[in-house]
Amino acid sequence: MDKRTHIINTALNTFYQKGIHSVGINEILKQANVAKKTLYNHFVSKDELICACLEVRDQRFNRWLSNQIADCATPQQVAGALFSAIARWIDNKVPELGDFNGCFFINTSAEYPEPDHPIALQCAAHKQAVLELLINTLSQTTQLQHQPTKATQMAHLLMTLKEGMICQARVTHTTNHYLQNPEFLAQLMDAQA
Amino acid sequence: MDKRTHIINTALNTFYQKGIHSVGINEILKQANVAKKTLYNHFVSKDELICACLEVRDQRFNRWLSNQIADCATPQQVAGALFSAIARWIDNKVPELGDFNGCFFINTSAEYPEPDHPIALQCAAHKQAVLELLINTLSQTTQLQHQPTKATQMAHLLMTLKEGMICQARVTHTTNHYLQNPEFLAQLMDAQA
DNA sequence: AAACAAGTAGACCGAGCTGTCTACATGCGC
DNA sequence: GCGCATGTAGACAGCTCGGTCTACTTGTTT
Repeated sequence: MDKRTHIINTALNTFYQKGIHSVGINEILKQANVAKKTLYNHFVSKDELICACLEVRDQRFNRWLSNQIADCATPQQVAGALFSAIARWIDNKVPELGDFNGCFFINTSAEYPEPDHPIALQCAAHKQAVLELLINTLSQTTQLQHQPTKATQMAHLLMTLKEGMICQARVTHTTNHYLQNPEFLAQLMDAQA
Repeated sequence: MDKRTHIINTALNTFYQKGIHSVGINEILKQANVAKKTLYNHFVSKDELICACLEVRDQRFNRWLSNQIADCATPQQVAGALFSAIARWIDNKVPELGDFNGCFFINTSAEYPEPDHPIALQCAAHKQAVLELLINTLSQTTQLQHQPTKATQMAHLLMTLKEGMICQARVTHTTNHYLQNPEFLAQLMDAQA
């Protein structure tokens, strides 16, 4: 396998589970069975490796989420698909996202408080991309295809709920089950539409 | 002033702004103008200092939030007071909580991924306390005082929205303004009641 | 005055970190 | 067969970290 990809996958996994600052380069080398020089042939620094991990995670997560909410005809269906997908992720039933440990981008951003740091910027960009995915998906439902303002408003609501759900699960190890109740969701969405 | 309190205040401020692992003991000593031995007379380790900071932050935050949503007669008012308070915090208009840098407990928890770590447990306990504050407050509104299930359900919704709002503000430096629109909130709450 | 608690200043230790460098092995194109 | 890119293994430098310890100062109690 491509060494570079192998290193990124190993690093992504370890960083996601243990955080960035807690994990040294040597630990990644050991887990990847790779020499230090090989790593530094592919990445000039730990920071660049982190950025590569964020990029891969971003692609992987967006592809997964995009599939989960595709082909939804109504906003209610989008919301239902979104929250049940997140719940499955929290419940460790989505192997491609790894053992749930919160949002990799929120976690990483918390370790890089300077807003202008490249890593922090990449985390913010991911969130923007997800929001746009939600807006686009909602805009393609029959109810909202000619109401871009409503679609944007609803996307923000879903986004905020999604972030909250993930953070709560990460910190308290609980899941907000109300967000998976179809009646609850119908009321929530009806109120907006 | 009490040295111990002074150290905690300085450490809390620095930890909140820059994260835990990024900040060394020496940096705190310098900012607090305190000798290393003094610090280690009051705290056996950095971890114990962190725990003390979490405790102070927990008290301070809960007292503040409790005041913000006290004396609300309806769930709508609770929601309105909650989100406008959070928005003010994000907007750096709440000096007692310091310059906004997300939720100290979520940030800190992200740096201690092991669920059984005392620090992680303390972060989780804080979230539980806030949830209970919301449940109690909602249970005292006229609409919900005899509907504990509804009150709990609504508290979970508000809690998830609050967490999401804070995380989004932390990562993307944007505020979900829809949550401050009274009509939006009324619809949201009506759907539940 | 003497004893003592509590503070300052900072050297120091052992450990861990990122990143460099040397020495050697392997496989592929020419 | 030879050159060269790419890999392994790991010592090493230079730094920072948490935490200990010594030496000295200050203020209070008895």
